[in-house]
Amino acid sequence: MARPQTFNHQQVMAKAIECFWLKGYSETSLADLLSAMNISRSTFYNNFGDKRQLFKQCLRHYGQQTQQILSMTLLSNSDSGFQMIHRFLNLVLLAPSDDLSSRGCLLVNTVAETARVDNELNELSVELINVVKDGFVHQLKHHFGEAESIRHGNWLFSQFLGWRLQTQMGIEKEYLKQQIDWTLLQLSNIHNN
Amino acid sequence: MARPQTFNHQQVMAKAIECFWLKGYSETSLADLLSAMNISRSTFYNNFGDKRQLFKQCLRHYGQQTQQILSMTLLSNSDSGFQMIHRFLNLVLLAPSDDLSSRGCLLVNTVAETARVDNELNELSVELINVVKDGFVHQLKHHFGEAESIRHGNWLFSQFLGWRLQTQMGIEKEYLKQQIDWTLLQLSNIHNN
DNA sequence: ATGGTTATGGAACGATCGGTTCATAATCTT
DNA sequence: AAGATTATGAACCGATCGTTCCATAACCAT
Repeated sequence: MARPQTFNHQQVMAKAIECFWLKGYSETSLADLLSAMNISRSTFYNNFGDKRQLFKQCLRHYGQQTQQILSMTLLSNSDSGFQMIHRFLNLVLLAPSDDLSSRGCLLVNTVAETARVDNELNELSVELINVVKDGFVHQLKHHFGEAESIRHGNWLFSQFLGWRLQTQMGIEKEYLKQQIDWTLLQLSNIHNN
Repeated sequence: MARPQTFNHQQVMAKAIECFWLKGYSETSLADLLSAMNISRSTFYNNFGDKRQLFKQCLRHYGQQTQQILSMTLLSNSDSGFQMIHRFLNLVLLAPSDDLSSRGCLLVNTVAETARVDNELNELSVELINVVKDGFVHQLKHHFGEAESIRHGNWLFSQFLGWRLQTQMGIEKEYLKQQIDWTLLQLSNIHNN
């Protein structure tokens, strides 16, 4: 019947995510997106609505990827909750290259960018990043009761947000590693007393 | 000789700080600034250079205020370093009204906003917020050696950044208080073992 | 070959942005 | 009253923003 799409929707959206990830929502111009996605202005609006709709799609897609990483590292085997959390933190904070980890987390960045400025995008990004917090809480239930897991999970999540900011401030990887190890050591010490 | 200035430079700049604090640098328009500062366009450019120069002035002024709070709470008397840090955290994170603390910290907000987008403003805000980190390290020297103070100070600073973000995500004050208390408890436990 | 669908490039839109210029009025000192 | 400095408002600038529209070309199935 018709001429088929010549671009890969997934690949093109991955390029868009990279844009938003690098420069944030409002600082990313349409020109930035078009050149990165390598499509024409018309094609953009025909297939992705507009900039705002595309961004929300990107946030959700990125959130799903985060969800998958969580599932992989947190729910895969019979390690202790501490070990699983430790693996997750190493994977997302230490494993990426310096260049990549300096971007931080798209969701955390968006939470900071949209606070008090864009309610809709802020609520969406907060909702999506909270799966990480819930993941922490869930894993800590291997070691603590319900109430304590929530308390310590929230605490760990605060620390996680701080690390996300620190990676953008050029903290040494070695320091970051020490902090992660020490934080989990504190939690396991509490558990053993 | 001449007509005197009808506005108070300090007061007007305080209004500007409030603008930038609420909406960030790039989302604050000149129209926002003018209406908040209650001066004309011409007066603005005659007295404050331009938007960017004004913002840098605001950052430095805000940084000085932070410095003063640090001096007051950290260097005032003969309490332990833990107590002084505890007082500082309570003052800047818990004491302000919900409306005010939801703004977070102008410097932390700016660090997040300008990362990978505006080197100059990012370096300036990083430099200014680091006085808090240095304050932590300095106080911990009451309890630890040089190397350990740096390690634990950096760790506490990461946590501090996370709390700053959390206050913008609507964390309950009660949870935040628990986290602060527990964090300092961990540090003092290390010290006692 | 025809018709339906998609991609493309370019022109143009209205709005907003930060910044400049200028003529005018207000307020001071001497 | 004269001169100096400051405040004001309005007009205007060039640039950029996201968005819409349109005519044209490419590609597919029947």
